[in-house]
Amino acid sequence: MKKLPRDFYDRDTQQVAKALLGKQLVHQQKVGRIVEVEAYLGPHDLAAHSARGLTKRTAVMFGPPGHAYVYLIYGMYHCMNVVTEPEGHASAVLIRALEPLQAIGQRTQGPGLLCQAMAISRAQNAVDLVTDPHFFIANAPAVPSEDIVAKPRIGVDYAGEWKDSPLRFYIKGNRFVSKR
DNA sequence: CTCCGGATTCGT
DNA sequence: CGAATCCGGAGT
Repeated sequence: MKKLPRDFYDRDTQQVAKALLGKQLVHQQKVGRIVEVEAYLGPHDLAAHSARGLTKRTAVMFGPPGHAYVYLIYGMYHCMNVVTEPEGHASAVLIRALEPLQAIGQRTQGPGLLCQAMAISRAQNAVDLVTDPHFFIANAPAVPSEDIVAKPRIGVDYAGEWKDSPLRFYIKGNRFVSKR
């Protein structure tokens, strides 16, 4: 099982988002195949947390690529992202759903549920996925572009002209994708 | 310090 | 459709 290198994350966020489909998210002994993601492009993207500028919470997004950005949402769930593009770009990819592969005993469709199933919380915020021994993303065959569907992101109606941008990507026909 | 609302999920 | 539940960010 080979970890994705820094270079993988250090490029255009939409490219990283699509390339992450099919890869394996690993935390401790748990493994899940990434089947759904969303791209958050940077401060100009009104759906992105970094659109509010550099704050204590969003500092990770402004940092180097390959780090995890984990935050608490609605007081009860966590969402996990991977930081992309060179330091200073403040972009990231949200992991939205996994296909359970190993040691996962709970549902993994939806960003909150997958963090619960993978035991990911704010304790993992800012962890470097390129160097951490227990929390990383492992390489796996790429999903062919004809099997990738692009749709508007979920739950970002507040994002004005950005709310309908097709920045959600998932594997066509995969039963673990969070919504239809 | 107070107030508001959220990259969700579940139950009614 | 509304509740649950709590922290970050903005405003006083």
